[in-house]
Amino acid sequence: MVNRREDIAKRIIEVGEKIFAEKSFDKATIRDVAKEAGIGVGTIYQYFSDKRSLLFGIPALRIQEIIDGLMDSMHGAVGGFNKLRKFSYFLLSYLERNSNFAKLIYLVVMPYGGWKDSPSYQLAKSVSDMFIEVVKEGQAQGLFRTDINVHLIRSAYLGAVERLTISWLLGRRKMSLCSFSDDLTDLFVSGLSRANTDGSVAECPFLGRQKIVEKAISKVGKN
Amino acid sequence: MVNRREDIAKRIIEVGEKIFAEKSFDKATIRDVAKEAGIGVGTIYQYFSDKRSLLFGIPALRIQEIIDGLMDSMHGAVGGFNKLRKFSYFLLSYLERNSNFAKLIYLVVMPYGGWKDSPSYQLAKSVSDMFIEVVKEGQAQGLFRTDINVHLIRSAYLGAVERLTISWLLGRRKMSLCSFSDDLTDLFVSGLSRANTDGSVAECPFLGRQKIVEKAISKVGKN
Amino acid sequence: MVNRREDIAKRIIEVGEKIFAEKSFDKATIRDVAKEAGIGVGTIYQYFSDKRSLLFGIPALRIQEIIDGLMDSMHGAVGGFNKLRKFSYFLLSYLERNSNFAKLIYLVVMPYGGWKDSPSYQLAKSVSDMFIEVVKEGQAQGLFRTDINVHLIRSAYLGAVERLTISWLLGRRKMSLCSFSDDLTDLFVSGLSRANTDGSVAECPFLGRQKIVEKAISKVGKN
Amino acid sequence: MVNRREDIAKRIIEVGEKIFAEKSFDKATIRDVAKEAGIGVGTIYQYFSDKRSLLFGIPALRIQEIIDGLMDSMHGAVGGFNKLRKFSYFLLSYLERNSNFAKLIYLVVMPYGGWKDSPSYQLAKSVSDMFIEVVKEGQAQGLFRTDINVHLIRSAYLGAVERLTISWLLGRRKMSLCSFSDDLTDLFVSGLSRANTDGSVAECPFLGRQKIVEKAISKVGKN
DNA sequence: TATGAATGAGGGTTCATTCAT
DNA sequence: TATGAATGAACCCTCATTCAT
Repeated sequence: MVNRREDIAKRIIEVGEKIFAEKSFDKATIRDVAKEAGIGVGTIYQYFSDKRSLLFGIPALRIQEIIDGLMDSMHGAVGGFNKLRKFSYFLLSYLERNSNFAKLIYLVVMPYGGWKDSPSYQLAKSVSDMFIEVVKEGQAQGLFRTDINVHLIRSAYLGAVERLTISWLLGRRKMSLCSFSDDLTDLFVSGLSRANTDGSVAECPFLGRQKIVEKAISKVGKN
Repeated sequence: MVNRREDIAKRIIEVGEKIFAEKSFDKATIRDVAKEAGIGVGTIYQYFSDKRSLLFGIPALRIQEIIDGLMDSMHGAVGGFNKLRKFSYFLLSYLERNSNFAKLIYLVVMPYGGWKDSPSYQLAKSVSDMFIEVVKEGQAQGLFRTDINVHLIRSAYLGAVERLTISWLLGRRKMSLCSFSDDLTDLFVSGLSRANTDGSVAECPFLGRQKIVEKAISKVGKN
Repeated sequence: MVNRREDIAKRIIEVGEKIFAEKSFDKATIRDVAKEAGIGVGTIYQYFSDKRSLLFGIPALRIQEIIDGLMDSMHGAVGGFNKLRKFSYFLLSYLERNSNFAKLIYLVVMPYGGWKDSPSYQLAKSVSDMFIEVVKEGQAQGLFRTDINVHLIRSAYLGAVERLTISWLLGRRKMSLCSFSDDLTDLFVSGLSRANTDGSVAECPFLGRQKIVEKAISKVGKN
Repeated sequence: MVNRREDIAKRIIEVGEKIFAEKSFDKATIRDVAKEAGIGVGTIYQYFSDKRSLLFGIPALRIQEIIDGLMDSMHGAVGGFNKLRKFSYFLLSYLERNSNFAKLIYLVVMPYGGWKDSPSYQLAKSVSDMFIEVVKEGQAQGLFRTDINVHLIRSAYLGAVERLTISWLLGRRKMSLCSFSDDLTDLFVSGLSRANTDGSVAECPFLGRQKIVEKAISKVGKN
């Protein structure tokens, strides 16, 4: 059986992601989606009550994939540092691999009024909550400072990921998006201060990174 | 003569900011703007070639204000740290004081395709460039690390400001947006690591802040 | 077997009467009917070729009931007067008891173009013919005047019943519809009575009409 | 100036009457009206908020013409009889001369749900009230019987006019509609005449009715 | 025979834009 | 220069009807 109910729904979502990502919400039409999906316009309305519901219905599967991927990815990691690294890497690589989804979520869904009241927002909230768990774990370990509100940290980190991704999406994409992962993590973990980059922290998650090692060495030389 | 050409253009821009912020681009109509501005629809077309041009024409004055404000604000500040603090504070306080503009720029203009090709984008680029100057100044002073690409730092910082602002805009706004300024700056300057918050850096811009001082003290007690 | 072909057809008709009466033809959907009837939409098309045929197929059973009821009701009645009284009473009480049918026939079926070409129209014609028979019987008895065309009388009487019923349907229905039966009959019977056409009323507005004059003359001759 | 605001509104109404009369409400489209009127679809929406408002906006002018015409027509007439004759004649001749309006009002507007809440209904009510005034005048003169509720009389009379008109509209129109005027008036006048209610007709089917008996008695007392 | 998912033509309505005044 | 009535392209959505199961 080819056209099972599930298959059609999935196809509409796939195509919807593409069309909305390419044209944005208002410039895309239901006919565009139907035509690209090879189905009738009416069929879409059997699965989604209206255009808006289609838009908000699209991200759910993706975000669930992200949640699952983050869980998998962070599974073996020990400590806040390592988890944060894994978190960043998976997130950026997922957004890079699914750039239509990235465009959709950041440029279409999130700026669209009312997303907060849709089910897929709750899923996105889960991702956000996972980040907070990581931070809290780091704080419990005594590795992360506790004097800055975790919600601010979350907004800052997710905003950084978002803007980084959007810049990459709208740019020439010469570099891989996930290549920013380590620097981003590093930035958040260690901050801008030069003093913080001397490798003196035992638990530094970046000890293995050549760049850090080199700096440590050069620093030794300076003493 | 009261209704000089400039005055009308300014009024259209003011009202446009409000209407587009409230309704977003596609849900707002030219008629909405004209009615609120107390002028005829045709008049708007005497000043802007089409709806899109109106949208992209709105942010220029605001961004220029931001540029001027940032210059003023950072004028007396010495060093990357202090400049960054001033930068954050002015930016967040400006966005808070002009929340319609904040909504417009983050939720309407920036996600709208083609902004990169509009003049107001160039102005926004200036703000972005100013941030980079601050970072570079800090680096030149030897205060900021140089191993992370400044463009990544910029994206991360501006993304953090953006998401922080959007969360504040869409939330209950119980706290003042600019109250996040110090923590945000602190986060970027010092990072998450606990080790970085011991106040040992001489140039730390937050020495005056009670919170930091207390931590420094408590840390002493632990040794 | 419960769902014999007849039973399903009957159920569709019952439900169709209700749905069309409540929503009118265009606002009602085949799906509404199917859902209320507890069957599939396709099933309706096994019994009626299209929506229009369903509409026109609904009144037949009802009108047949009316025909039978009128026959029964007038069975023992002697003379045009009594038959007319029975006729009015049964008709109004039937419409009152079956108000969905009343709505359907007067507000949906009859105003709908093309009803004249449908089978149920022929049945309705029978009712109309029965009325004419009653009038003719009264005329043959010498009770009813013969100077007014029976078709006009029929239109007038049936139009009166119709408008009375519609007013009742759309009003608050504080009074029983069939409570108007006697007055309605009285109004028409008095109007029909041969005795009323002798021109004896001084103020009669039709003295100048040739027909009336002739009658007056002929009456004189009879005395 | 040719296309003054009034002229366009009038044209839309004229054309709307024609189109709706020919096709009924749901089969007619706004495009049909615009095309026939030689204007753009959007223009119609400058004058009427939606299709329904257009429908309900059409009858007003016509009904006002009827009101004015009835006033003029009955102006010189003396007594209930003569006024009723004038009333019938004008009404039927107007409907005949404006058969599109007749179709519209009887087959489209009146059966359409919600007309009661539209302004044009109030005008139609005025016509209905004018009829009641005529009957009451006849009653005050002692010419018309008072034992039948005037509202029933009104419904019966207007229903008769309606059905007569519809039959004529849907038939071959061999005869003039207003040629029925006198017979219709005669039918109702005879039915209304006080003289006909004295119970003198032996076969009167209402002898058993208390009301009639009482009247007979009271009449005896008057002699 | 009963079903209901799939279909797509079609219609009401909106709104950016124009242009005559 | 300011205006706003007129315009019509374009789109969301409905729903009668079909047909494979």
